[in-house]
Amino acid sequence: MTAPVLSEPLFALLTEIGMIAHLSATRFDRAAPGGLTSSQFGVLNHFARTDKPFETPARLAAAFQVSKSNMTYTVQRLQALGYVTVEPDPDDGRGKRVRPTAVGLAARARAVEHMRPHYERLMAGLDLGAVEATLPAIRTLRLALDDAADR
Amino acid sequence: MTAPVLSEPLFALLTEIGMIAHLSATRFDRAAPGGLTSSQFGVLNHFARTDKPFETPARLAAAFQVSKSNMTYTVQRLQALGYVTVEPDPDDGRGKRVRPTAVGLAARARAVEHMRPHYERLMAGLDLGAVEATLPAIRTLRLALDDAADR
DNA sequence: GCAATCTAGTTCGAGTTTGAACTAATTGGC
DNA sequence: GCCAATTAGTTCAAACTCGAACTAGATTGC
Repeated sequence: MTAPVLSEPLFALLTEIGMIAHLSATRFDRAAPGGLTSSQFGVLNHFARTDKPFETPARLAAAFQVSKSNMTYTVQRLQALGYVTVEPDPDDGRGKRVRPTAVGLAARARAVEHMRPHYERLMAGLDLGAVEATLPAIRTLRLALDDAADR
Repeated sequence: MTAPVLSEPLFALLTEIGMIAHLSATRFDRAAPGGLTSSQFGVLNHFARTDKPFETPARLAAAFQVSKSNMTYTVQRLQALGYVTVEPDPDDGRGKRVRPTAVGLAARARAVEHMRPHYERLMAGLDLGAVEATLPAIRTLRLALDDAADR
């Protein structure tokens, strides 16, 4: 019988994607040195990639598509670790400014180095060209989801 | 300045994938009717697709790449909802057999119908061919992760 | 046939994430 | 100017997930 199905390829893709995200997040969290979770790494990595001096929690939440309460939690943990500083935004009494510390960026760099062999082992069994080729379509899918129903 | 990075395309892909999984899971959980989470749906859907009469929790955990304790929890919730039955495995005193109920399969069908418009809206902005084209590479990536470090 | 090892499933504690409700500050319309 | 509506951030309880430790049953090697 194999009951009614949602658009097969899309559904299959989302299923695979769910597993990959789950696997890679748990692998990261397990392998990460000195307690840096994938969420925390994400924030530090954002600063390292963009070279922006600071971000507001709201912008970070939007960038990572997580809830504000989640970002409050993540920022608090990063702050407790000494990996970011948090100051009030001088231009907006409601806002805050999250700024990475040198220690935080160093922790991120360590995490990158720590992850490198895992990534390389992963890449070894993979066709880099094929991975790259999927990127545009995957990005399109993400963007479609982004505004499929605003949070 | 844009510190050392892990294999860029793979990392970028995993980042996108993380967001997509997150978005589609939260969208599902929010839109799902009568409390059926994405994990619970996954299990019921597995039965609907495969037509297997039963599965053991261990096989389900392996199929979805989640921990055994997670599957214990999910199965218990499904059981509480009356969507599956659980019996001891007559062939193996340690094992159990999880079996979907008619009510459970009906709930899955309702969830599918409930999701359909969302999927269709999503598909509207997407190139189906491009989505399909990514599937093999994504599957390869998932398989590579599967045995990158056994759980 | 028995001891060592392995496998299935549960329980537990801790961590992460969400949405809802809230406070405080800003912005827009008139 | 001022009131309504929006936005930034926090707090809270509830849900989900993990890994570690455990029990109980099965398998393997000798």
